[in-house]
Amino acid sequence: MTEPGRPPTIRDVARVAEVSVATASRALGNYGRVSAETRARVLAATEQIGYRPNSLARSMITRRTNSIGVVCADIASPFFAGVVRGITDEAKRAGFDTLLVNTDEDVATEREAVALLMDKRVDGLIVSAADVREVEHLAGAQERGTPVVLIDRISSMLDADAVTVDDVAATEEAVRHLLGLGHRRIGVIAELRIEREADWANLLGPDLDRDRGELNASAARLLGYLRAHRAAGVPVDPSLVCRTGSYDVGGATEAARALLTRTNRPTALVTIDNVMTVGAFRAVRELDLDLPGDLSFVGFDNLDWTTLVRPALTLVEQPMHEIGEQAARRLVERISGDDQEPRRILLPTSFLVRGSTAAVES
Amino acid sequence: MTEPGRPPTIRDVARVAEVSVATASRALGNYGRVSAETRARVLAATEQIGYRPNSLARSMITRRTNSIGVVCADIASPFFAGVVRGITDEAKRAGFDTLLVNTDEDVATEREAVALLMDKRVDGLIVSAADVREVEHLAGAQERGTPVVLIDRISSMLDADAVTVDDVAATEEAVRHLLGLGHRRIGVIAELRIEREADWANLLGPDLDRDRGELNASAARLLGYLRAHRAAGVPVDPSLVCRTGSYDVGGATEAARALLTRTNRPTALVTIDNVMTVGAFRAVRELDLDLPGDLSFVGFDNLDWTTLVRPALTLVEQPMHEIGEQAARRLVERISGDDQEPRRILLPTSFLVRGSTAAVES
DNA sequence: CTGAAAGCGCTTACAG
DNA sequence: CTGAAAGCGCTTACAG
Repeated sequence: MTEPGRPPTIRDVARVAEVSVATASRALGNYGRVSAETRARVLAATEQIGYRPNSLARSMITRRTNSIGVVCADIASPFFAGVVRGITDEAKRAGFDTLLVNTDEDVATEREAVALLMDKRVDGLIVSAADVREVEHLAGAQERGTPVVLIDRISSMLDADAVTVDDVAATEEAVRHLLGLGHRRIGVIAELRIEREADWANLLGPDLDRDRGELNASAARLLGYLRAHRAAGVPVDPSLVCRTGSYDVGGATEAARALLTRTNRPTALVTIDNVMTVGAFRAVRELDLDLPGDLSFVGFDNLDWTTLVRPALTLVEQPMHEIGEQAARRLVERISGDDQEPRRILLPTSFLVRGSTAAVES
Repeated sequence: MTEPGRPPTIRDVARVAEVSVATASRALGNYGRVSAETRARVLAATEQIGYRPNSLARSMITRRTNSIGVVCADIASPFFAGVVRGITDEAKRAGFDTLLVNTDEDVATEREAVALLMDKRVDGLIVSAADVREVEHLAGAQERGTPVVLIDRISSMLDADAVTVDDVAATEEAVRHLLGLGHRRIGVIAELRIEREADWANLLGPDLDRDRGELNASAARLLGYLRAHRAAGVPVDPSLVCRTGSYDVGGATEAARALLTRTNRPTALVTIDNVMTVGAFRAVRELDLDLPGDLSFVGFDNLDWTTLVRPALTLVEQPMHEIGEQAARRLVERISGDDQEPRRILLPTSFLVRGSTAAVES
């Protein structure tokens, strides 16, 4: 149809339809009054020359790009992969596309990523904050008019919507299950990133009823562990609460190995996310422990493989896809002008009892 | 620093630095001649008012957005999640960011996605084509000057770079291993999407030496299976070559179940991607078959869980991250003006012998 | 080395 | 209902 090297512009449409550029624009954008007949001519011309609006030019004026930025720790992790799928599904439905960035939990990287996304003029941001205390760059984005929705973590230092699961309830239920089976020594493998030593000490302290707002997912899940013990009147042995040396499978394996080879080892083990689950399970394999005979085991995240091992793993399931959908939905509402109080959306987890947990042998 | 609701523009920089907008632009873009002193003033002004260029405006003129579009089947699948991570890593390194779209292997969705990405003026496209025969939209993108790099699949109908593993060699090696162990009845669970019946028949036909160009990954892997048999002088029983009813775990489970419960069942089973592996392995579990006693099993893709089951799975490993990196690297080269002949980059797979395969019992 | 001016491709008050 | 004109925030020949 059109030979000129460059794609047709709205001027070409106007010329072919024999109207002004302004009218062509209105006809295409269903904006202002345009007669039906004129609109038809413009549409025909558009069709004829294969015109597609240059979204860059449009965005310059409308100050809307119809794209959102997603800042996550690592798209290769099954959790974020699932969440991001939910985000893109919902975003697409609402007419947005998605810019993706990984941070590997590094705040400096995150800061840079946010700056870049702002430069690209994304209409909103969904982020799993690397550090729930270092969020000025996110506050900055909000001030510039770019809404932010947090996922997986909540920050008390940021006035933003957040979509997470009910982390406290999740592990509380898991541990209650184990306590109900008679377990009294329950180990837990958690990740390192509780930012300050003081918070760590504090977490194990007396104040179990505090709001979870200031806690990252990992700490909140630990809190559930503690509350379940208190509710059952069972004292917690702090030495059973393990922090991994690094946030990866290897770190979790080491921590679990140490825990499971000590004297007076726990009769049950709980993990707090899918990376820890893989790591801890690896230690179980290495030590050739029998589940649930030697040890009861509770995993996190309902991934395919957890039903392929024998016995199948009892675990906490997070609705990954839905976390993403809800986050995207909330963000789109914000972009559309919603300015109610920020909401914390706590999605429920499911506790799936399978074969890896059993009553303690007496 | 700046109070006006809107972010500062280059005009603000120019005013503060007491130069013209043109000079400010040149100083910031290291374009043309600017005196050191002037540049310093401009940089200082930029710093002072917190100026960040509006990339939209810049892109309008330069016709470069520094972003690439990634069109994959499903980011929630471990394979694509790994590949996309590789893409984003390499893209970021080169100064590009990444727009992500899922197609669920639907060509119509893919077409729309490509159109949208073109509207956003991405500088290039990386795509796992849903149908290697329906690629006019990709050819269209190329004609408009937007380079395309294929991943995971090669299309003989498109003159584009492609990054895949050596699919033929991958399964050829796996099957040779099994043949070497004395297996003579080797089942294979492949996916459905071989577009035409004729191709299917043809695949099992005599022409094993044809170029793999016209084949999707699935078919190419089947070809390796066939060639290994021929090389060993072992006839292929076509009834051992199974197509799943649908491309998902359930379909694979059904197919494997049927294969493993028939009379004269195979003594070994090979799968051709990670979805098929999960599905087939599920059938193995259901039937409570002993590996490798009752059956030798070869999986695909080296995911964490494959060493957590007992026995650990012998499998074909794909360098997922590297596939992504190479694709992004190639694309960036194209964007930078490289116009050599399209290259097909075949990355090697690794065959990892673990516990799920053993010599056939005689 | 620097500035005035045109222009990228649109949208949107403002008149008519 | 329609058009002429301004302008979004930049870059880039073109003069000087």
